[in-house]
Amino acid sequence: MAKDTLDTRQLILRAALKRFANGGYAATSVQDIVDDAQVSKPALYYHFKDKAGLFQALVHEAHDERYRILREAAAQAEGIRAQLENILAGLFDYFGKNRELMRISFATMFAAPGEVPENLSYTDKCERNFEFVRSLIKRAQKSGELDKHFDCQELAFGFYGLANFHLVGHLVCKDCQPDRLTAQRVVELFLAGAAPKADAKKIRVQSKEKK
Amino acid sequence: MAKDTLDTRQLILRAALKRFANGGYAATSVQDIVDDAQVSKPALYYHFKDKAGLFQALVHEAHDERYRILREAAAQAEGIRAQLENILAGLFDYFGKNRELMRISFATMFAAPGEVPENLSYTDKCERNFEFVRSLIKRAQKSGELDKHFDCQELAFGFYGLANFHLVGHLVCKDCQPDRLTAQRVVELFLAGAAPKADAKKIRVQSKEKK
DNA sequence: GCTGTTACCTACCGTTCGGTAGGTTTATGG
DNA sequence: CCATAAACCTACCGAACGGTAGGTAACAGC
Repeated sequence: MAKDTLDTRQLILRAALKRFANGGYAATSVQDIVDDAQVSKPALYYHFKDKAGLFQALVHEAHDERYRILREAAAQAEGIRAQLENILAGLFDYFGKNRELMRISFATMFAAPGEVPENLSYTDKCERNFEFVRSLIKRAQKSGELDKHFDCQELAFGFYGLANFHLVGHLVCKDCQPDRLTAQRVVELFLAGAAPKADAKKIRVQSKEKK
Repeated sequence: MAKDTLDTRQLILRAALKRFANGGYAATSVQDIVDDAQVSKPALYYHFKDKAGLFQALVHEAHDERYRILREAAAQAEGIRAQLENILAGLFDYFGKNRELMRISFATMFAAPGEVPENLSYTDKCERNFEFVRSLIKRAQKSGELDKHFDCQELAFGFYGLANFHLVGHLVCKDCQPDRLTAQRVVELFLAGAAPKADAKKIRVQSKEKK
């Protein structure tokens, strides 16, 4: 009994995931989902309150999974560089394997208010995830691993922006799958900056324009 | 006659903009739009092929406007730092004033395939805009203003990611409006990197962990 | 003054939507 | 052997959807 229940529920979730990810919330009909899952519509409404509730279940799962990856990746490394690399590599890897779930996560973050069901609470989970990265960066600033001249909010924004853009970018074009090497280079850019390095050759074009 | 035509068409476009931006494509009905615009449904279908055509008109406008800003901001400044700052400041400013149009632009870029009407071509315009930034960066690399150790694609990704994340972030929370100062600091982070500067104080925590 | 075109209008079409009422099967506990 | 409840099923609802058929008012050209 419990096994069958789980199966049906899981079947619905998997079908809904695929549909929502590929078609968005509004454009996906409940009929589509139950057809894919090969269950009846009342079966869906038995397991979930309504269409919005089904969607919410997926969104929560996506954000929680992402949080888990952040924490795990950070815990398995020492030093901010290795941590950021690990986080990026972990996200890249998970994105490759769970493209659809991640697409839902992003879609809800960036979507218009009405695109997604009302009363869908996800901002708290977004903030929690962002806050975790911010705390990492703040700690690294205290230990001297990161520049204290920047606000830790700015740095967190910077890294999160870099990370998310890469994730979205490679969500769109599915051929180019980013790997650990990509993660390393992204972190390198984040840490070292785009300007030419002073230790390589002293160039002072920049400072003239600044002031 | 021509005046009335323009008025009606413009009324529809403005109403559609507001609706699509706040509710997304699928969740917005043609009826909503014509109600807002205070025109009849056939009036809409007289001026536009269908719902998708109306949407496409808005998307194209958004991307083209963004392209215009990119070019103008780059032309009015010398040196990559000033150019990037100008671009960011220009985008920030335009986002504040044309929140809805920009929201549509972003929504289509990140949306699921089915969320947006089929046969909607926007990738070429996205690429054109990105390509412009890339060309700027490539030129700056040649002139020695940017580090040649990074691929220009990587740098363009980095800057575009930083920029877009800030834009999206401030699209979500409308209280915090980024200004030119924000633009300067973002560019500073992009150029200088997050790692502590050698000229300030020699710290060698990083290099120990790197290898 | 008739015709053609533009720029709409009212009224309605067929379809699909999210959701449900009410009956049926299956497992379990007494 | 029967009662209860879980886990569905078929069949259908009213509402809303995108889109259109067919009529009309206003003006231009001949």
